[in-house]
Amino acid sequence: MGTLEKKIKIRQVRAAETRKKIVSAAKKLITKNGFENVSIEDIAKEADVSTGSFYTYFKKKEDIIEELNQADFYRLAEITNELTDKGFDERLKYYCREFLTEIERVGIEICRQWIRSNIAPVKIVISDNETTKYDHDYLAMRALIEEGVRRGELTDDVPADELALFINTQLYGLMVVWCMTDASVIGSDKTDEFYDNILTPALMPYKR
Amino acid sequence: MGTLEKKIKIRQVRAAETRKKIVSAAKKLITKNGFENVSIEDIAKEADVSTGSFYTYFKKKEDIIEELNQADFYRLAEITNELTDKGFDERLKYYCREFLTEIERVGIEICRQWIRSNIAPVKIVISDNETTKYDHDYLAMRALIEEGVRRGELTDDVPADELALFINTQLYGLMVVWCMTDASVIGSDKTDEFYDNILTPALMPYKR
DNA sequence: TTAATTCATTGACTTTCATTCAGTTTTGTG
DNA sequence: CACAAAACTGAATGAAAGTCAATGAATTAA
Repeated sequence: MGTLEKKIKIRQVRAAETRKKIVSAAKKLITKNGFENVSIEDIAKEADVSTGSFYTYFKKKEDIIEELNQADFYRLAEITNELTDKGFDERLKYYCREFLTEIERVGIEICRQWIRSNIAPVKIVISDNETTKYDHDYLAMRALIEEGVRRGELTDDVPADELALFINTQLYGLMVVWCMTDASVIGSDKTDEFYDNILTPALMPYKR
Repeated sequence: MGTLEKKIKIRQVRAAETRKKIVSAAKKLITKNGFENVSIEDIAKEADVSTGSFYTYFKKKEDIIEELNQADFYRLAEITNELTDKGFDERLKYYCREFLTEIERVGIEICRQWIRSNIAPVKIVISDNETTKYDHDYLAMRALIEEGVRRGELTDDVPADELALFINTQLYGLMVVWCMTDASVIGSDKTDEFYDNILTPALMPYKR
């Protein structure tokens, strides 16, 4: 019945609202001041809730970071593999571009904290599988390369292992250098430069 | 006079010994348990000094990290540029190999903490110049490439900017992926694989 | 409707830990 | 020796993460 459904929702809706208030307060403060310089109390005050309330929704302070970039950060690989009508080059370029666009969108402070949290092997859950983001990205990239071989776009002797490692470490490297320097190494222009000047020549020997 | 010199030294030597005791205690504990899981008190106890003594030698807890990999971490570029009798390929290979060997020698836990500390732009002093490690590495790599052009080993149209960025981000990326996964991506074998399968083809178009 | 139950919320409390500092000991100098 | 300077000590401080018993609003069962 309508009344029943509505009643059930009151608690859920309020809880969802509280959670959202906490997330946006955290995002606002962390983006502005950096993770280390924001206390739970700051977040709670900004969100107009108590510190204890924070812990209803997050087990540890760090956990808020997972929330803040959860969005598409882990869906990248899947999206790329869905581009079945496109060729290898296009899918690869799309992957690189999306990776870099995504971290830019997330913002440098949250990105920094993400690295800090993940620099020690941390298990995450992606579609019910326990894995690390890196392993996930690595396997996705391997799949992309192997698909290229299967379709006859790349030679059989392509070193898929090293190539997947190379492309992913390159992207992670750009992310880290960005965080370390604040320099503009991840814009759209930069992606294209990287793709055209470096990646294309590196792949040349393995093109059919 | 001998006595004077000796007396002056007692203090200096003792201070140096205390400092050393602190550094090795810190290294031992951090390598074993990770930076976050080691308190100043732990380090002080292990070194057999007081907590206050730690602060005679280090301003902040983090500062111990700088000490722990200070050794050759920042001298790499200079060393490479001194190999003037070698060709571009050899110097580049040497650079990559040394970079990865160095971080392996330093150890994964200290490496992790180094990234955590440096992920936000931090100024360090290298031969009286205030800079960041990354900028330093970047400029060194550019110099190496430009030297290659000057000697006629590389074509004039080599995109030195992107190439320097690419090689360094690759190395930083490997460091980060190593820390994230604990996987063996930085051994000597891996360096050679990376150099032969990826770097060599990528450079091909710019070879004379 | 009323009583029982669930659960988000609160904020004071506990704990841990980096950092400081007033006082003590050791070393150097005239 | 007497005084100064540096090294050292460990208890005290303060900040911040995380806990928990109590509260009361929402929900369910009777």
